[in-house]
Amino acid sequence: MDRREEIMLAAEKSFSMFGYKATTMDRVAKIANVGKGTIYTFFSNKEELFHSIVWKMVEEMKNVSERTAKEGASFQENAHARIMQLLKFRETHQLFIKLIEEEKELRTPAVGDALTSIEKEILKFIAGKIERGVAKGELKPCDSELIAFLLFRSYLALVNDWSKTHDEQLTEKQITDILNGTIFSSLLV
Amino acid sequence: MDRREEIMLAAEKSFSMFGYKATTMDRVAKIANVGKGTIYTFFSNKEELFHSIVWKMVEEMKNVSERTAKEGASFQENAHARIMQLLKFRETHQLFIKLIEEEKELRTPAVGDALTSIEKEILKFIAGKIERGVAKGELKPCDSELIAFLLFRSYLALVNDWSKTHDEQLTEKQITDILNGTIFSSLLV
DNA sequence: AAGTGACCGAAATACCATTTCGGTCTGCTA
DNA sequence: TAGCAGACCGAAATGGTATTTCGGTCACTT
Repeated sequence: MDRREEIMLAAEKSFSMFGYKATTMDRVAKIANVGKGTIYTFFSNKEELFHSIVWKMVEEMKNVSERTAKEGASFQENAHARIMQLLKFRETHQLFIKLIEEEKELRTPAVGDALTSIEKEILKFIAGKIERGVAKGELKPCDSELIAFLLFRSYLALVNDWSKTHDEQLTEKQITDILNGTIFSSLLV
Repeated sequence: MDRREEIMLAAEKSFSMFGYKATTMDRVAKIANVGKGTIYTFFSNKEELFHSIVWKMVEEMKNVSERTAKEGASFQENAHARIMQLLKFRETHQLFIKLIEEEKELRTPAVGDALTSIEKEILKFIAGKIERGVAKGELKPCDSELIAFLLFRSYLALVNDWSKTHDEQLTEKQITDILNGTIFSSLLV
């Protein structure tokens, strides 16, 4: 395998296991079986390497989300499935988990920036779906960016935050019921 | 003025200016013109004193919010006015500002607990209004706690969080438009 | 030409001496 | 003698500094 790929794999492994701060360039080099200087042939610094890994993860996340959509299903059904998949990825994928944890405990700036740009990318992804829905005549014209924001934040609140102050998680039915009645119903043509 | 009141005023002043961690019992005693031991005659410890002050603030916040509601106005209008008032209080009231800041930077556990219980109280307040709306036949029956949660979180996201990733704040019109079309419209009879 | 790892200095960490502060308690004052 | 004050205590926080860590470079090897 080519050296760049080796380094990417090693970095992904290390960032996933130890987070940003605790992965050292020495460690990445060691895992990749490569001299430390070699890393700097392909990546100009630690942050750029990190960005490459994060970007790769975001692409994978979007692909996974995309794959959950079904051909004949309604807009809400697919939107719901896609967003739930995004949230599931978020709390399942090792690297993502580690980054959220590091942001909470360590406040590493590079990690904060990464999470911000990930959310931005997710919102762009959702907004794109909404625009396509509008173009296909399934949805009323609307401010796709604003709706994407409200929708994603609502999901985040209902799926992740509710259970922080209540004993049991909301069921998927409760979530679909409340959102179909509110945000989705206002979108549909 | 009685000594308990003096102490409360001194504590409120100090917590507002310096936050929880940086207000010392010595300082409170000094401001109140009272010996430190005297504080312990009225409050069993620093946390209890803090709770008293926070509780007083929450009561005031609810009162202020209550006062913005108009007699003849529709449910949405009053709900909107009340919640906007809550959010305004949140970013206007010295003590509240200080607590949010301290939670973000210092992570003082007592402050985190206080903010959690404040939010809980706000949600109870909103849920109560929804229940009254249902009882008066203005709103459809619904899970008031869940709706209160979604509504308040939506406001928080639109008013406070949107501007963190975008250049300009949302206008009040944009906010009412989007929420009247979604959450509120599903509530109304 | 491509790759390596010893090396550099800024920044983080660990360590410990010193200070701070919540809470107690004895003695003072009215 | 009841209510109040502030000196006092020890656990915890803080500050200063000796030491280590780590991102990035570069002279050397293959």
